[in-house]
Amino acid sequence: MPALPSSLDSFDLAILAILQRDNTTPQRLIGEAVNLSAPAVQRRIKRMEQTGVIAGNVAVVEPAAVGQPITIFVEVELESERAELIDAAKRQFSATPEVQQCYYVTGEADFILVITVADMGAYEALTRKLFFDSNNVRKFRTFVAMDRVKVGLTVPLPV
Amino acid sequence: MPALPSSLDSFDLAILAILQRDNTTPQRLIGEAVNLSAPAVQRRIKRMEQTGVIAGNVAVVEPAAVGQPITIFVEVELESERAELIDAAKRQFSATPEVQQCYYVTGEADFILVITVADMGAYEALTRKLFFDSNNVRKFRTFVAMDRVKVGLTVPLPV
DNA sequence: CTCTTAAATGCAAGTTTGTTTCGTCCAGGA
DNA sequence: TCCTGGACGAAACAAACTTGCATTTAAGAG
Repeated sequence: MPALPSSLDSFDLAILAILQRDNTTPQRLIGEAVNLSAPAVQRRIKRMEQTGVIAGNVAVVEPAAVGQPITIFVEVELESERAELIDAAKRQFSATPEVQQCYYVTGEADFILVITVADMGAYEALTRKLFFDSNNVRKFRTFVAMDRVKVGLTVPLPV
Repeated sequence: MPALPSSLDSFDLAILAILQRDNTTPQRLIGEAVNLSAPAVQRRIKRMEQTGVIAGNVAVVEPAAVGQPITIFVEVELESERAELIDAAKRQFSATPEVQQCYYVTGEADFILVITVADMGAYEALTRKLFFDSNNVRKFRTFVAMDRVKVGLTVPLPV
């Protein structure tokens, strides 16, 4: 449960900008970049982690390097949009490791999935499990990524 | 330029699994988890960073906490698919901070974008800049995320 | 205008973590 | 068998993180 309203000043934003690029940057260097001492930087980072501004610290793995070179987008349209069935779908997608990202959306689809697989065979098997075996998926549209032009979770920061 | 063929053994994969969840985990703890000494863990991490298996180390920022609560998907269809125009589009999308992710895809669209903005007004302005002012966008379809059900860059790792 | 208070800072000490060195242990090839 | 390359662990070393404390800053009350 994120604490949203928190007041982030320009120091916090400058720190976030650095950590979003490389969270292994030493606090000493961050301090030099934003004109604060290392302890001050550390206290601000800790506070942002505790309040949920920083949701996590992760290594980004190159999918192709671990044998999962295929990225696929899927628009999923459900038969019924009963809340209970929506939630069931959310739970199933969340629990599926190949589903890297899942969004519940407005518009001509109900869900958009980002899927990572080793090959099209694996995707075919996954569609069977996620879509055909479900009796609540009306249809789905597949887009295979030819180029991961820009990938990341970087959030644009105000001024 | 990622070096793909590299041979990752089960130690490497176990280390990656941990770092994908939390890259602040001390090497000592990682070592205990995978039955290796801290220096061994450190050498493997360094090697994977150098070979591109680990593409980066980043803090994940909660968009709502920094005033960017709206996530939007856009399917973009171009007028012309001349290579030169495709590349121009890739460059423009890459250079736009609000475009968090951009994929060049097969299927009924040419690009899929993941966009992060503060409000719909900002999105409207962005569409003007990216789509209407371009004379190579035939049409685009917008999906507004109501729920970021699952978000991340976690890659499923082989056994 | 001064005083008080709460919050944030910098410095310095202490602790943990990351890094290097070095000797040892396999495994493969001559 | 001998040699060589690669990876390992233990220990020493260096760097980074963390904490305690006195000081500064800013805002509000008197």
